[in-house]
Amino acid sequence: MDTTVGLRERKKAETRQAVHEAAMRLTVEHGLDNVTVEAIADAANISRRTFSNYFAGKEDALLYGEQRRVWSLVEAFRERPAEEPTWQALLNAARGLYEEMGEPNREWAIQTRLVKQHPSLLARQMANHIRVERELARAIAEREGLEPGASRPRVLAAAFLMALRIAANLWIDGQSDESRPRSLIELAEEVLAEVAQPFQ
Amino acid sequence: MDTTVGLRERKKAETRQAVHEAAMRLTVEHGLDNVTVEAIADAANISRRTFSNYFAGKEDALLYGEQRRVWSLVEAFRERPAEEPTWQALLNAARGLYEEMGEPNREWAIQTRLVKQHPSLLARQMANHIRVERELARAIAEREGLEPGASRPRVLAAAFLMALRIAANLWIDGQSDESRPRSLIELAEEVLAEVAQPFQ
DNA sequence: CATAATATATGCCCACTGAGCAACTTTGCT
DNA sequence: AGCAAAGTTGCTCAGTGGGCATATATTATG
Repeated sequence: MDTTVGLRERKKAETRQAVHEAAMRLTVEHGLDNVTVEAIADAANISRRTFSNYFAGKEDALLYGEQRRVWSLVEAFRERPAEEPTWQALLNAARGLYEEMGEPNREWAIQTRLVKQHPSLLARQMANHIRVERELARAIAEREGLEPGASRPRVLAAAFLMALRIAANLWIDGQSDESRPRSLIELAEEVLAEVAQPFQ
Repeated sequence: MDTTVGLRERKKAETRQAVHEAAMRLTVEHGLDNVTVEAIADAANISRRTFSNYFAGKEDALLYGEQRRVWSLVEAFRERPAEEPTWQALLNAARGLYEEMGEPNREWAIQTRLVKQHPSLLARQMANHIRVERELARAIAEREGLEPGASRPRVLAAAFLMALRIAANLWIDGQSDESRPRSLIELAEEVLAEVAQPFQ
């Protein structure tokens, strides 16, 4: 009764996670192009056919972590108190999530780097990004009581996610060649502030 | 001697265009999922194998028009006089291009609508988008004499393209259900102005 | 102009992929 | 326990991208 998630759900989540991890490991090891769906399925102890039931392709399996992260951001935003101005709520959602997760771990960094390099990953990631953007725009529209067709929610959503994306890129770029790389949150705050300022 | 482009180049361009048009026609007619690469190749009088020499997949063939449009925007920006402030130069590049091309034609509209609907198209388009964004950021960095790692060029480039993307979406949405749809340039100016303002 | 050098088109091939279908297994509910 | 629902798997097939070799077209050179 009380079990919010039954065994079924839990197992599915586990499998999904296992497939994701297998994909990560194999990709880091051999490069995405040299990893077949079959190999990932094997490593996760499921059949190739079942892989398809979980992910539409190896890219999706790889990006599963990233995707969860971004969606949780939308969720966090939805839970911000209604009194906060929208932009502040967005900022605070990001800050809250950062506090929870801390500076990016290995997997986070590896994923981001992989995505920057491999075109097919980049494509899938951006497609996800857009879906999240739409959802975030919807959330903003609801919070501000605007019609879903209005431009403001779309602009805010896009600008916010854009800033985070740029911060992540700056962070990755800084990781490799700088002597003292800056923290992700520091970069994010900077870019977010830059975005919120008028252009000229 | 004077031929800036030889016969070879010209033929290639023609073929590319023909393939693109075939892809558009067949997709509008049957839907992307019911069109094979082979069918497109046939319609364009080339072999399936040759198709691969021109495009990485049917999506790319379909988005060829869009891609040219966006790249020409970067080019237009590069040609703006150096005295203009960067953001102004971006605005003027967009305005110039709009004057050249006028209100979107059928193909433009159809493409945009297709992309909004079909996930795989959306993915490819966004991947292109990112490549353009990088290039635009580079152009901005050059113009302003900033290091390529700076955040400002990336923010400007992303914000600008983001605004155009949102405007295009608003335009498409408006086409279908509004009584008096607004012009693309009008929407673009509005969104660009909104982006350039401080958020709260 | 002839011929060499180079770029392009094509055919053949193969490994990989996504997905429909049907059997089979596991889980959830009563 | 027993039945319904959901999940897994193997089989199969059309579609795809790309390597390789060959034929053909274009361009450069003597």
